[in-house]
Amino acid sequence: MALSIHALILLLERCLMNRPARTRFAPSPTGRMHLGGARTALYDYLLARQSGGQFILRIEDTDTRRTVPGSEQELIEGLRWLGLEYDEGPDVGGPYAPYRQSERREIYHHYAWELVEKGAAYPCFCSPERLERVRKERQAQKLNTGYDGFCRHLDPDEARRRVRQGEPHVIRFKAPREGTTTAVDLLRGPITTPNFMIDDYILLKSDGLPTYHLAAMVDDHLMGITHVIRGSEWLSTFPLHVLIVRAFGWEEPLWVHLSVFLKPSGKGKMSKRDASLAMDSGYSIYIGDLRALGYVPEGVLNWIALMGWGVEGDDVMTLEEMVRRFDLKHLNPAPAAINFSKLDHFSGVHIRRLPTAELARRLQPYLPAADLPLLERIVPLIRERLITLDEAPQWVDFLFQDEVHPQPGELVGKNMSVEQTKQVLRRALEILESFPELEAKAIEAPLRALVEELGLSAGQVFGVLRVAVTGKTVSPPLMESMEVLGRERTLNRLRKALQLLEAQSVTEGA
RNA sequence: GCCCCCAUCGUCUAGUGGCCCAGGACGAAGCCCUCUCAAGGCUUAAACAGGGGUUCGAGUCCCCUUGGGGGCACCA
Repeated sequence: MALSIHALILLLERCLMNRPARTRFAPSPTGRMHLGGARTALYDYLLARQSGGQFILRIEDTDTRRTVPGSEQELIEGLRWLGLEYDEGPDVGGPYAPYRQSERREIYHHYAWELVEKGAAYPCFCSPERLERVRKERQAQKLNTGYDGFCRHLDPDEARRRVRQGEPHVIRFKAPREGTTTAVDLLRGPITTPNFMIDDYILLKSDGLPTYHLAAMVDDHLMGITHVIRGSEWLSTFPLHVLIVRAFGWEEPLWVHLSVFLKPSGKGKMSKRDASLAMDSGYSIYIGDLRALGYVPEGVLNWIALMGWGVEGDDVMTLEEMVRRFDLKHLNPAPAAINFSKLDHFSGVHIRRLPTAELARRLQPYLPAADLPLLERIVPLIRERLITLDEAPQWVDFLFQDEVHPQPGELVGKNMSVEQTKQVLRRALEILESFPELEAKAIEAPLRALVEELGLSAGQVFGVLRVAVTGKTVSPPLMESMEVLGRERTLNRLRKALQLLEAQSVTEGA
């Protein structure tokens, strides 16, 4: 082979890679927006932005039976939440509107017949029943289950007459029977298929709507799409699509087929069952759920970006950094297993990177009892402890409760007697009462002196106070927690804890 | 069954014939820091699926095997 794959790709690049890319995310509104779709959309977005081109949302709703109401809205909300702003789309319009395929019927009809005129397609009158019968027969004979070509050689004028008379029909692509077709995928290089393997696929259904094969090729051409990024499930019909584009005499876009996502075990693709299994462990493959679970979009984006895209160096990136660094050549054609613990990692990293005011703003829905200024005081206490935003309440709920209810057993520190514990509380009370307000920096030194004084460890003393003030053994840093809680409530809780222990000893004594 | 695609630590990956006794990240283990939990720092274990070629030299190129994935609709 004189031309290596790399040389070939380099050649393609020279033609297409340096000019502004027009990309499209073209989902069908048949279900929920998931990881796979989001990643495709992300790569589309990245390519468009880094080349100064456009990113388009196109709804492929040509299957009226499978269309699920509301899923287009979920798609749009998902893209917005992720920050993947599109330049053209059904709700924002654009120079190539409409962007919903169900509203472009006439266009497909026109192009289907253009292919018929050119002799590259033909009307087919076979009933679904006959098709089914033929398929079964061929299956029994272990032949390929493709269309048998019954209507392929009908007299064109005769066929046209039958169509005019209103006979139900579809339009099929007249795939060549001889020779081979070579289609070039950017990640895999040339893929050559013998043409007899390519079926006479249906382009226009009997309901007048196109199949994907026609609709996507027509729209990609009409809308000036330069790079088609789609799932690898299209690899098997890839030669067909190339053939269709060539039959029209159009310029081919650059093709990129992305691998599928596998279940976390790496064994098999995600199924509905696996999806609900993920839910049970607090994760999800659906964008809407991830948002509800409190993940930040930056984390989700970073996570999905790196499933199939390898970077050298720092792999923590914002959307802007990804735009700068994205490179189609570094995409991996191999299937990737979903790794939710990595999602946790990226979510935590991006939460920590958010400016205080921004984190406070995002936390607001989760802590409705707090206003923004309070939230900004809370953020430093919990920032590096959050994996998801919805974990915030469990860290700082003690700030919003009238009183806490420590377990007496937890109040008494490790290797400490009840008497020692009471002593800690009594002395801490004395010390803190002398402060007009509890400032973390100011109260730390005296409390540490108390540790010395009582001959206990810091862990023991602060542990007692922690449980008394927050009601639990795990909390944000003690001094800071007291500061935000405020002097009065802190002192009250210490007194309450003391009373609790005294009541206990009375009971025990009696 | 037929066709197509893919193959580096458990997982995501770097690697485009010598820079690799294979680098990073997540996870795991250990240590440090430390008022708990985190965060942070340091360290460790952990991979080129197998077999043939090509080449002075192969994780990198070719072939086979194996394994995984996708597809075989008037769905996308």
